[in-house]
Amino acid sequence: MGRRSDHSRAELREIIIAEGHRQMENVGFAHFSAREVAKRIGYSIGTIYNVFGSYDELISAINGRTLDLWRDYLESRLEGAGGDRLKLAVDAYFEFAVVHRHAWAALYDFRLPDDIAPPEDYLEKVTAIVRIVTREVARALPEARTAEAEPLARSLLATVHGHCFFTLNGTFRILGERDPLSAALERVSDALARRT
Amino acid sequence: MGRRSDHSRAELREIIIAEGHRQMENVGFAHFSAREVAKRIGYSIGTIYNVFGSYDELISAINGRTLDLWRDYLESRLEGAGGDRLKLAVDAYFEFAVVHRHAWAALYDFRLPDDIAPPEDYLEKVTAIVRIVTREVARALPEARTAEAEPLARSLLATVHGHCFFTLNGTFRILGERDPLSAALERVSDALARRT
DNA sequence: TAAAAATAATAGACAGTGTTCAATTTCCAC
DNA sequence: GTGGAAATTGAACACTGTCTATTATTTTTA
Repeated sequence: MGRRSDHSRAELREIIIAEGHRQMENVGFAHFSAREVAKRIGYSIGTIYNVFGSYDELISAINGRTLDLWRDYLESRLEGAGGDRLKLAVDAYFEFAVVHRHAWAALYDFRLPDDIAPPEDYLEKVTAIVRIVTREVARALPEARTAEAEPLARSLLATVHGHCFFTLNGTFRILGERDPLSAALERVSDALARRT
Repeated sequence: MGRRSDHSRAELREIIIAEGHRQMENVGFAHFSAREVAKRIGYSIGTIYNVFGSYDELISAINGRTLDLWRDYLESRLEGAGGDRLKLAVDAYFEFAVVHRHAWAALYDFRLPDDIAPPEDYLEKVTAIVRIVTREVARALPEARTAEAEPLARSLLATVHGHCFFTLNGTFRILGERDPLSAALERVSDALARRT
């Protein structure tokens, strides 16, 4: 068969990412298959390679979708909220990871070869999430410490990530940790309470 | 061919783990191949399955080896050290991860199916490392807070892990973080300085 | 010592995977 | 209509993990 032209390249790209993301949510990175995605949307494997060029770019696009959803979820949970917004952000971080555990894990299971840089728009999606956290950290910090917001946001992101990761990968279960979220929140408040 | 009897099962197991670990260090989890390991030690793929039963158990054994080395490295760096031993432990944590980056990453890249528990001796190896950290946290804590040592050690492990992970997976490079180790150490000292 | 049992090791078959690419069909503009 | 551009295919390739019947060697037993 040849050109069906049911879809423009852009439309098809969207269809593949949508189905790819669905697959990633269902089976996880280890069992993800580009062939399976092709089969499900009624295209052949060759088409996926025509559109994305490589497996790595396909995964990057799917992970990019996950980042978009994550950012949107963070923003929606924070929208118009008062009180302890930073706690809310940490809650939302955990919630998203738990609900979309496979897709979330794929963000970290997948690594590009060392000599290949991530796509530009992927970087932008990562920094978009970090900007949200930085904004909230700046809000929570006394004015005298506003300058710390950026590095502190990065560090707290890593801190919360560590707790979230150990929750989902089973490490905390092995160690008998019952309330990882509270532990993460304690580390956050420790950093905010820091006397400089 | 049949029985060559060059090695007992136990010896062969050791040979496979050693070569497997070497491969893991070199190519990383994504490109690891049980067949390649078999080829390198001059055995056929079937033998590996006879010895380990499955791919998952092979990887668990290799990761177990990594945990052993990690524990030994931690202990050797701490042995007889005075001063800020907790800082030393965090340094050693990072150092090991950086030097053995592929093998270290494999500890987290690999996850057993949800319904299958890790081998008993793997759990013991994990807890052995946590015991070391717990001991050092207890030492660093004022006596009145000794009871906190266990949960705090878990939380600080997650904290340091997050920083280490973001360092090695490139997230911190994207975000412009230049000194992740110092950031991790700050979070640790924040937690120790906590007023309860 | 001869037969039986246990152990060690093999290699091929199977069903998957990512990747490539020449061939094919369809659409659109002229 | 016709030519060229765009879209799509599917077979071929070199891998992967997994399973299992078969074979060769040792060790044990009788």
